[in-house]
Amino acid sequence: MSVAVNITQSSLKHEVTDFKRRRIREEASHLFFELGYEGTTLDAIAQRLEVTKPFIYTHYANKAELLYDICQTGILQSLAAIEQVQVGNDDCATDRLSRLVESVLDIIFEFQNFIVVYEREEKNLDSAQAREIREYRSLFDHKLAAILDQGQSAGEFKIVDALLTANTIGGIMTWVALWYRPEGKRTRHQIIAHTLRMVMSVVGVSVPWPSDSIEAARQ
Amino acid sequence: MSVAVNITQSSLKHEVTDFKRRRIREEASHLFFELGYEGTTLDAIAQRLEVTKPFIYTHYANKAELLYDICQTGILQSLAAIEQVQVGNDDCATDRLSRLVESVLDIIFEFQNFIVVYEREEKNLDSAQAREIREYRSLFDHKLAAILDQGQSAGEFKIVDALLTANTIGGIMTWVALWYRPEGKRTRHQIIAHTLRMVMSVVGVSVPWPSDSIEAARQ
DNA sequence: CCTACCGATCGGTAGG
DNA sequence: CCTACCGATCGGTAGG
Repeated sequence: MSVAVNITQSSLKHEVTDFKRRRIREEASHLFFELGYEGTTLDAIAQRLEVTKPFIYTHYANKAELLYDICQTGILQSLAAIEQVQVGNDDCATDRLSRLVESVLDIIFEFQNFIVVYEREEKNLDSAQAREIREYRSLFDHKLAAILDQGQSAGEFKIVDALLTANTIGGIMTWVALWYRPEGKRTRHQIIAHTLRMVMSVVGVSVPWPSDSIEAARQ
Repeated sequence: MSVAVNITQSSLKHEVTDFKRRRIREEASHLFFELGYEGTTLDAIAQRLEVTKPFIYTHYANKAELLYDICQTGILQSLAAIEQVQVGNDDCATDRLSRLVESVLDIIFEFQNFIVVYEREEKNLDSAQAREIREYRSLFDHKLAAILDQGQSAGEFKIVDALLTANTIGGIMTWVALWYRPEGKRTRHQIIAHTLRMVMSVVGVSVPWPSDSIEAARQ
């Protein structure tokens, strides 16, 4: 579907390059997650890909740029999610917020390695790149605060400080990335339902018990 | 007041040794916080203390033990705080919880470096020490969940899952350590008041606006 | 408690 | 002549 419909020039070559970068980033994120950024050698990343180290240097200028690519992932996905949530003009802030929480938790489960590596290794980014990512995070908080303000104006939410509350909601969701283990006692569904309840409670919305009803109401 | 009243043998020598360890730990936590564990050399720590590297080795067996000492600090302080909160037998769960939040936030502001270093560098601990600290954290969550259960039974709180809610409360508080900067726009007082409000809301207690009244009610 | 020094390993790059 | 890649090795520095 894509070789014929190539918008960019040299499409196949570009796709292959993108694919290679994605694979490098993927394996690097696993090793950075397990061993840390400084504890992971480029040779180790190369070994897992069954290539040589100079191959990595043809796709990334250096180790720090690889880290930057990894650290961007979570916040870029989350910004896309919050923009997706805004499109429905006819629904209420409560629905938007609950859709956002579910989307972000999906991102957290899928890109957990990337998010945790960012939280741990931000100090290894060069300062300009670290600042850029921090600005994206601030942008996310402000967009979320705007949703909270909408809900406040509509009488759906009870909020004292929208920006600090947005920050806390981000923290509640990010916290899941920091402790979740697939082999743990809680299922993803349970964690999503619990997180939804926690987020709703900090904006003053009481979720009926059990929380499944909010999902039923949404769909 | 302490040389005469020495419970342990060779008190002064022991106190001096403790002081030296505390100073090493203090400077190390700053460097680990700024540069990361692997990015910090023992020579750099020694230089800030105006001693030589082998001096550090007379107080810590190796770099990992120094990290272990740092990583223990936050959770040991928090466990002490939660036990302190339990002593008043005559007060309600709401009071206990709000006292706990204020105590833990004091700890977070005082020992921010230690807590952040733990969150980032846990993977550099040897597995037995990492497990020990994780068990302390689990103990904290269970003690907090017990307070939540008390409040639930007394009709003060509305909670679905006490242990997951305790986990979230820990996350809300720890999140402060991960983003707070002294030069930031928010004062510590504002952050404490906001966090108190967030924590109370997840247990189903609505804090009147403004939140100062809960502090007035307590004292 | 210091001076002096080791065994090992890192990120990044040369020539072909 | 290029892009993509490999075998080998560099200078510099880490923990101990």
